[in-house]
Amino acid sequence: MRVPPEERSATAARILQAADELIAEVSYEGVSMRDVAEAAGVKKALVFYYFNSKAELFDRVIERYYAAHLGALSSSIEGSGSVRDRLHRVIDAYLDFIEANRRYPRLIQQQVAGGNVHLDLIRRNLEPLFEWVQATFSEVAPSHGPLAARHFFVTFSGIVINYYTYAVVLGPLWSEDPLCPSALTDRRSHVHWMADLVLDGLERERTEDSDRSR
Amino acid sequence: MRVPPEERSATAARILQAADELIAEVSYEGVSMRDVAEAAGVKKALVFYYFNSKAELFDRVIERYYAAHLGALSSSIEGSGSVRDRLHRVIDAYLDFIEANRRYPRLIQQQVAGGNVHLDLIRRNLEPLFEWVQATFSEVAPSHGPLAARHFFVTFSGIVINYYTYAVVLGPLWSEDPLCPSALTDRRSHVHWMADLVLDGLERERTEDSDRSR
DNA sequence: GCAATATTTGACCGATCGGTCAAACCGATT
DNA sequence: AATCGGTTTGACCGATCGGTCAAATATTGC
Repeated sequence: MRVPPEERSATAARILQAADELIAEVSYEGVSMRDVAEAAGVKKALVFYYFNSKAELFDRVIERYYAAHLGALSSSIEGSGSVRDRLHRVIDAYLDFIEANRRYPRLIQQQVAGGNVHLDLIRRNLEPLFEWVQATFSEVAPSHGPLAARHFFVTFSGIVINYYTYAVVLGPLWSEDPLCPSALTDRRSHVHWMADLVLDGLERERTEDSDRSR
Repeated sequence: MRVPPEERSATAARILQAADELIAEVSYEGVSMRDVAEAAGVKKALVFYYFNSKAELFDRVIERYYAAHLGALSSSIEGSGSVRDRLHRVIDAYLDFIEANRRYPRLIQQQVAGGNVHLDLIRRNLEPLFEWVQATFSEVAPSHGPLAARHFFVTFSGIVINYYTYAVVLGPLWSEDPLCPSALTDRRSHVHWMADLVLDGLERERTEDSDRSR
């Protein structure tokens, strides 16, 4: 396996980080290689020396995030326990990862909503989490209809990730900085509250169903 | 009040629609005026004849969406009734609007996650809905903490809008096209189920609180 | 010390970008 | 037929885009 440029050279790492910040701040098309070079305190040609093209640099940025994302979630995904325990654990892991990688929500939303150039890369990233939700919720949710597992995947993805992207826009309207520590713990509690609510609701659906079939 | 170009000329309307489709498909920076002209079957200079600059054309695209969005929601927002009725009504109006404007979710997610060039435009668009949620939930939710109204604004925004953006990415992984009519009615039921769940949950929180204080 | 190797730079390339403008074109009006 | 206002076009502009390359500069191994 070949070693990526940012692990060989500290300069390459600085370039990658500059690209990371700029892309998350604007967008892939909105950032030029000159911007990246300038932000990294380096001449443009050097960027091409380490990363051969703009697409390659960009790929390294999101591939690194995706790998980190999967790594952060894998341990919490593989664990055992009740559905409730497992769900809370994955939510915590997801929130931990986002708070340690503040630019991730913007990046992934750009990917999903923007030009579908790297569509299968995003899909490969979301697939394990999707499969996990599918498998986990199959124990407590019907296999099809409005309460099927895949709806809860989208629902919880939205609940978790949208807070961070909307925070930038809506922050000024709020009484408090949405990204300050106390607000973030509030948000975390909110998501967990929603999770318990859904699991309780699904349980109620099941008992009502069995009552009705009796 | 001045008449916008697309209401004076059918050609201008075609150009605007082409810009609409391309921007939603890719992104503002990712689309050139030549692309727009070609998609509209027109020479580039004509685009500048009707819309004086790329920024102006782009502004017309999103302004039109925002106006339509507010128009579609205003009647459901202004109505009266129980909190539950009002919430279900606004959700239905939001979903109706999205299904009539399929490119809207991608556009708004691009705006929120992308370069914050038009940040206050987005804010003006989201503000009325945010204020409405704030006012409506104040009757049933605590004024601060994890169950404050603003958390439910973000939560429901995410639940409603994320489905459509994720659908494009995750569709191939699903057993069914996420945007086919039956899947959309399932999703609508899912959102309404979540709404009832939240309102019931908040009611339970309130009675537990008053029990505890007794 | 020198030579080989890796890093960094400035100058340059063709293509494309957003934008301008004068001229051609068009259907009415007289 | 002449003309006139709105429409459409082709040619062109300077700036910037992603990308290349040879030369200059550090760094390493001997």
